[in-house]
Amino acid sequence: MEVLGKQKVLAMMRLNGAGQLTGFPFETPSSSTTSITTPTTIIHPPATPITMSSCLLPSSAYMKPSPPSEISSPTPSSSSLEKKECAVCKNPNSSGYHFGCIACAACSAFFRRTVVLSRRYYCRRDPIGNSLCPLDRREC
Amino acid sequence: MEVLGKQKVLAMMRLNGAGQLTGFPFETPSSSTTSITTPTTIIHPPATPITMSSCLLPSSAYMKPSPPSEISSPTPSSSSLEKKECAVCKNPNSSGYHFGCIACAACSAFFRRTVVLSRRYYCRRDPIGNSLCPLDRREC
DNA sequence: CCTGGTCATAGGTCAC
DNA sequence: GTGACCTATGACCAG
Repeated sequence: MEVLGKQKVLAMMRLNGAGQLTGFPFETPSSSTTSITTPTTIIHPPATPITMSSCLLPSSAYMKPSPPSEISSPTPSSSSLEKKECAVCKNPNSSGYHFGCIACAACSAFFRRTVVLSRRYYCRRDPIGNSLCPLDRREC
Repeated sequence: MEVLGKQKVLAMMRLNGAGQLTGFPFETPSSSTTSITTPTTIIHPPATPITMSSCLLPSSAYMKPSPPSEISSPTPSSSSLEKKECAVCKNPNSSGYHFGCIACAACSAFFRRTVVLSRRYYCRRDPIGNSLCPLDRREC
């Protein structure tokens, strides 16, 4: 399931050609709503606000509303379903808000392993990691 | 170790005369726990639960209990040992549940190579694979 | 309720 | 071809 993981990486973060994690979901605190939703004190990683919401959708869907206000979408029936769908893998059975957006347990665990633990990914055909194989949607 | 492989093939699957894999442990998705628990939308692999338990024993031994119920065998002391025994090769050192039953690492790898990768076996004296040498327990 | 740690298993890889 | 090793994954559990 390496391809899926690759797609998840691409879906959840941005990679430059060298496999370095750049422009990470270390969201700039521009958007008013969610940006820093992890109130817990994270020590080990650099104490930067970590969310996985900014890289997923441009819209404010899946964003946790600060007040539990009603959804402004014209279809409230589907909106309740949307709030249960994982923003990453579209799994209809999400397990709640994780790292700033609605996500399933699997995507949450992936995000935790990847971002919080600062994992690096590289192509196995390029073990040195010198960007011979850029990590994008193409098969290398 | 071709004979052992042959026996393993016979132990783990059913072959018709042509060497086609028939009646395979594509277990009905009865067990709730493991079978394919990836709720993410996986497209590539055929979403069929693959187990190697149904072809081994008629009894429900070695079957993963949906609840962790106690074994109904009258000898509970040996049952704990039985739960550690590979259901395929009777290796007492199994490595847990693999594809739906207790199996060792070797049988698990064999099952993976054979079933998941859809490997075909044929007698080397009949390289065309036109069922001149049926794959059964006899030596051909 | 969410975060982070832990664990069991699937699948890839490699030496023999 | 085989079996051991390794890693990614997802579920489970404690705080």
